[in-house]
Amino acid sequence: MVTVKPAAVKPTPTSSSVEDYVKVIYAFTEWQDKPITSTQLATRLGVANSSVSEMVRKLKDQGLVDHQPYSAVRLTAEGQSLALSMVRRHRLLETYLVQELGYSWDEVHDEAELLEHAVSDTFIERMDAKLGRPSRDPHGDPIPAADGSVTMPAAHRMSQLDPGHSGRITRISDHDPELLRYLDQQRIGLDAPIRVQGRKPFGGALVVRVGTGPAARDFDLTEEVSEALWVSPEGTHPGCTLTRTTLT
Amino acid sequence: MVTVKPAAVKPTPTSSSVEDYVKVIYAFTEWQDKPITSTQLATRLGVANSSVSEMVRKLKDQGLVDHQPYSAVRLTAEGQSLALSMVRRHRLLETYLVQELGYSWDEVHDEAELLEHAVSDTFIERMDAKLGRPSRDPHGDPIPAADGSVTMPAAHRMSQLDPGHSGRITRISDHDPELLRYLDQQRIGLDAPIRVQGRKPFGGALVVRVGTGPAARDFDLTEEVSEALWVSPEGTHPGCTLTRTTLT
DNA sequence: AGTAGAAGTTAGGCATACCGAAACCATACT
DNA sequence: AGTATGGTTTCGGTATGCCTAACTTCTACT
Repeated sequence: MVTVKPAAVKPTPTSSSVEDYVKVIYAFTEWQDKPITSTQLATRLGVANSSVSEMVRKLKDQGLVDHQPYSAVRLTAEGQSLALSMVRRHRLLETYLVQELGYSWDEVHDEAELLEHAVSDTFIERMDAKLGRPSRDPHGDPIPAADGSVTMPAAHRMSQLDPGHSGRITRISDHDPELLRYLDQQRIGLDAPIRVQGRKPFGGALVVRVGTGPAARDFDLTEEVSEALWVSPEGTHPGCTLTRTTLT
Repeated sequence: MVTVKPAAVKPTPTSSSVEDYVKVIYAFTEWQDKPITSTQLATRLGVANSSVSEMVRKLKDQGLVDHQPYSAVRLTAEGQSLALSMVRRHRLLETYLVQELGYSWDEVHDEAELLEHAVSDTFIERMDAKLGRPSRDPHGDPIPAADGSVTMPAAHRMSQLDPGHSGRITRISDHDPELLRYLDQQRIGLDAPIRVQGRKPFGGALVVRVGTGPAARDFDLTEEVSEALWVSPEGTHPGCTLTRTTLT
């Protein structure tokens, strides 16, 4: 009798550059499904266009992306799976730094960016266990499970909300530490109840009320700020609705 | 009035290879003061001799080592300082992994090896604080302070002890995880009281008694094991005597 | 002192990942 | 349809850090 081994889980050693490319491609698609272009990739990675062309060719050779010359870049299932594991690493690390080492949420991004390439799977697993298998990070971003499944909260960019809409802040972009410090100061945090009051004329600030009852406060938010905040309608809360699973 | 700025603390970005070379050079000298040769360096780093020649030239250009062709390699004060900061990182990480993430002492070395190049100074500082500024790691190796000062325990290799000597185990080489698991199994750990009973003839095993009173147990230790264990005479214990400070 | 073999260095190459400049393609506008 | 414009790729080149193979220097033994 012949026993068939499960297809060897090819542990292709991926360089940290490859990991970064794949992660950025994924991140671009996470909240709306448009493939990313070379130039956008180059901008986000801070490299020259030519470097992207070259690297994309390598990624394609490794089966991580689909790409036709002069068109946008898309992750394959394999690429998606690698990306999800990097996102998982990043977000678990951010959560860990905040909860266990007293980092503030504006400090964690860069540190996690470096660590995610260095830690072992064992480290990730121990961290995950110690944190109690959290489902979202300090900025509200969902943490993919070890099997690659993600639960996306049903959220909309605050900047796209019509006056009258209300809900809770479920996600805050972590790309600008400045902004995070500002929000901290104003005590605008994750899960804060929020309601869009109106919009100042001529593309002006978005007026929102944070909190309820007597503790409510009104803010004029610039486009930059309201772009960075995501709101879920009351009730659907901590993260439900869409569950998307990616095969490995 | 002119204010003189302190000489800018040149934050030369050192690559992880440079860090590894410097660390290995330092480690070789830590317990006895002989400079390391190219071939020894190559062996410990797992690279070809030619790679070492090349890299040593670069290290010399950067002022991290002194080196004359065909002779041994020595750290400069600057190199020593970099090495100490890497050793500090490594040992703090090992301690952290054991105490906070439940690693066993045979698992930590490789993980720390990777992390030490990735974590920030901030991370190190937070870890150090959380651990209560420990002075030695899980294997008994002294952890250099942030200012580069190290307190070396007055210890001798067990393999070089004469029968009749007694003391406590203060350091256990962490280079062989196998060996660490063996010692764990035999419940031979850090700070265990120990006494050399004798030596089997013809370069045979070293016979030692671990523990005292009724709990004492005798072991035959091979050269390999007794080489890896360091013993301090009773009394001088956890780490005192030699304090060596290196200027930054 | 002479020389063999070990130890160390130099020379030429490879892989990764980046760059700027030049060539190329696609689209959108007249 | 014809072309300008901008996005994309290709082409040489750079820097690191590693390799093997060939060569040089040192050392220790006869």
